Amino acid sequence: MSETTPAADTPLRASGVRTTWQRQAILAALTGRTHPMTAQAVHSALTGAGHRIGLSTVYRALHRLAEVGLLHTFDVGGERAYRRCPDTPHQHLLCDDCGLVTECPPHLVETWLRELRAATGFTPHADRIDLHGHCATCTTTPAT
Amino acid sequence: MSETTPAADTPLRASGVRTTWQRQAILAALTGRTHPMTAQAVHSALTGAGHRIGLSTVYRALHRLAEVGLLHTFDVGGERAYRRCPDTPHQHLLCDDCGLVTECPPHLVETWLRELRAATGFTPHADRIDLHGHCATCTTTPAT
DNA sequence: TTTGTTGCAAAATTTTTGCAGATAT
DNA sequence: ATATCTGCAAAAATTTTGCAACAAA
Repeated sequence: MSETTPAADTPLRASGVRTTWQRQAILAALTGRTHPMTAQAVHSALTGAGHRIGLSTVYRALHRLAEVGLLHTFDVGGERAYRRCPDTPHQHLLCDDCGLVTECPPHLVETWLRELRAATGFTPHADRIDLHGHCATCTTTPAT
Repeated sequence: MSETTPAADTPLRASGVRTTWQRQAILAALTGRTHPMTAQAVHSALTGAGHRIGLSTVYRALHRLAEVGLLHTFDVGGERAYRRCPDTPHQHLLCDDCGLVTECPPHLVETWLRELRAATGFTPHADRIDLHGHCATCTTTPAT
């Protein structure tokens, strides 16, 4: 099984949490996905795929994985949703139409954040910046 | 009672919702406050102040007031919180330490948003931008 | 071994909903 | 007069927790 998901194991070990198939499965389900998923969504995705996993395990695992920085959390319609994000600092561009989350190239932001800090005294987490709007697709294609 | 909260009536009428003392009280409780409040917090604030109001009324009113643009919603530790924001477009600076929400002067952002749009195709809602970080106070004063 | 995790079911929270009566326009 | 809103209580939905068995280190 080390051939099929070679990458899902490494980040777990590197983060100092125990490697369980449940966490690997959760991470795998989230990896490569652009839209964040709620705990319930992850759970049904896994059980639907034939995995036997408890709902509370999903809740706890997501919580833990977010804690160690492997996942980022989002507010999607009042529910907490999770997404596997790049390990480098970045900004989130949230599409309010389709829920797509993309990243903003950091170099575009750095200068601005410096100005912002100088002007307001507010120290931004370069990593926790969420911009709501409409993604390129939804901007050109009038949404449903 | 019409003397004490003269301003809370106007925005309600202007927004096309019915003016009830409950909504006025909710709006008044939120007005001038920098930290967003959850439905439960608003409810206890009101009942604590001697008002008799149902919890579901608070939920429904907050929902409605946010719908018509009188309130903005935030995700505070997984719960939905509301805040009375300026009626002009602005950005939110969220302090992860103390929960303070301040606004970012729009002129600081406009140029950057234009660049961002050109570079990514993403059209930001100038009004729905949340920057997490630490406010000026918490930056200088090491938080608890 | 020893410590961290899982699963299940129960509990705690938060939020929504039905409906009769009250209220704003 | 009439469409909207409130209050109450019940229901729904989401998330957390206790604890014994289990698995990773």
